Amino acid sequence: MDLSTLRHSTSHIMAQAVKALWPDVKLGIGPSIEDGFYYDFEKSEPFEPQDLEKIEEKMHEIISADYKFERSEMKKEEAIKLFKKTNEKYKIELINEIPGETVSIYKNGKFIDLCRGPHIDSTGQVKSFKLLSIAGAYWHGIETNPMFQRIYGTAFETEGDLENYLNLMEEARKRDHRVLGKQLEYFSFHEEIGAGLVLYHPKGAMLRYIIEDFIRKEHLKRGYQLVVGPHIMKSDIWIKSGHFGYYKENMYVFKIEGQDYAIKPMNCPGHILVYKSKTRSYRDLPLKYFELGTVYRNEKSGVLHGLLRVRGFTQDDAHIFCLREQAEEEIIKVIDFVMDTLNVFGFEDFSVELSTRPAKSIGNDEDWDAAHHALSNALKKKYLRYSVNEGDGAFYGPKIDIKLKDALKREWQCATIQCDFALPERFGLTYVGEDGKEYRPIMLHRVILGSLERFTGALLEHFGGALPLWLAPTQAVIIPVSEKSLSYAKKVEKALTENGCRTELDYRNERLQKKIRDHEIEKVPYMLIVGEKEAADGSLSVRSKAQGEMGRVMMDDFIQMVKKEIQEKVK
RNA sequence: GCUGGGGUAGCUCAAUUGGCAGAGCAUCGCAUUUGUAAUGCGAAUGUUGAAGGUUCAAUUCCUUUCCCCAGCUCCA
Repeated sequence: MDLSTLRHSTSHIMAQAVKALWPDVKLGIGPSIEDGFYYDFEKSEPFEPQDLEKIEEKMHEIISADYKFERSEMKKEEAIKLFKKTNEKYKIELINEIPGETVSIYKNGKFIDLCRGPHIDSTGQVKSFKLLSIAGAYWHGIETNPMFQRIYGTAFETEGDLENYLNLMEEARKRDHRVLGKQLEYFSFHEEIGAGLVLYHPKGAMLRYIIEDFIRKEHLKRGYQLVVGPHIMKSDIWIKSGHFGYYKENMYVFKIEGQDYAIKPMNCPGHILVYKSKTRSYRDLPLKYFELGTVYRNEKSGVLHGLLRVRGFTQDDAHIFCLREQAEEEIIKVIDFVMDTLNVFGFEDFSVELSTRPAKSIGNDEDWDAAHHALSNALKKKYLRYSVNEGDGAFYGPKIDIKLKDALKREWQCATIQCDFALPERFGLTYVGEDGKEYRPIMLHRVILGSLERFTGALLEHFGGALPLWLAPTQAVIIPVSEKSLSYAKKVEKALTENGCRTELDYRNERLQKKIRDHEIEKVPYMLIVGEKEAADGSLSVRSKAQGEMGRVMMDDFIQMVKKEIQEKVK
């Protein structure tokens, strides 16, 4: 049996149950989705969580009655009459949107629904389902439309499959970066600081430092130059860049001595002014400016989500100023940079999207076309499969988004490459060509990791908190067997720290088993147990997160082993 | 921002129809000196997110506000 058909049919059964319990409810749509289904209802009184049980009970009755799903086709006018009788105004709206003369109707028991199908034969074929949650959803997904109440559920062929799915969801919740972040003391959020503003704790700050250090060096290797700009800039520059016209709702603005300022939501203007600070030759291009730029954006409160969507974040941002002819090649280099980086961090699965010109945008059509072609050609040359996201580009240019998938197949947009003809025009950027005449360069805006916040969140989820050695804030915990071995443990700590290994000493007066358990939960890569035996010959008993007990190893050998393991990862 | 659900000790959660706010973990103290996933005993811990209101009495009811969660809309 096809799961999506089963789920879609289950959504009809749910709608049938809802109509039986609350006859005044108006039906929206009820499709199957990945992992389940939903149905949208317009109802004056909101559903309460307990209502889900009532609906489930009614659904069981419908399933027991084993109603047939009967399909019929009819002329649109006929269908409209039918739904007028039942007062389903949204169904009539839908019929009018469907092309062609006829529509199909499905009937199970007394319940009638506009539906393309297909469906299962009868309601009795549904063996296991569960209603999961209630949420609001705009009709047709448009913010200004009335809000419906959506009930989410899922269905499987067997109880066992359903149980597996629910267990998987439970596992996913455990590796939620927000849970791990708190449990492993990486970061926190505070009411008194404000929504969407991150406080990094020592472990989170160390992880961030490691990522920053890595990505900065990678940029230098690839010919980028470091620049640094301020966090606030006068509004004038944002008016000039167009941000005030297209992005103002997302910006924090304020006054200093009567002058208008804004906290930067993007880093481009600073980089543009560095470019503009002197006359540029075609020989200088491409020029690549890189900045770990901290930006603040006034994201709507409802969209904030742990580290994955925040109001203050740091981008690994760079702007490449180049000739038009260089654009494609530079885009390819950036794509390679992204792929190499994702590979180092252990992400193997990603998807690529190309976003085109949005309704609100600056620049002329030819330039947008040229930018689009540069991006799509680069993708084709890299043999990357991509989908097109119409109208989803930045206001100054089209873009490639690379969304990476975590271990649970959830997608996070991190890297993006934007091709921009408009800002160089607005700021009057030029370079002197071979013939001594002035020309307009183009600009590529790009991030590799996206933001350190989002990337860190994705990393934590991807590894379920068990970071690989080179990223782990604490690489090894030294555990003395008893206080008798504390002085040797301190010697080990000193030696490892001096050799660049990030260590912690667990000096608590607890039993060995307890300490091992605690650090197992902390997911530390190595535990080094030291007792009288180890102290006698300068060794360590190594317990690895990945391999379990590794036996006695001489201290120097362990140091070499760790260095080698890190080198192999980060070449 | 919108719809709905929440906020109780550092963390995870209890607390009948409004009637003295509790437990486990963590913390601290004492004992124990431990060899690969939880040693025992004891102690301390709260403006119940905040402000206002109703009431003899509010964690519980009402209003406002902040923050969190799910989804929608929007994004790195």
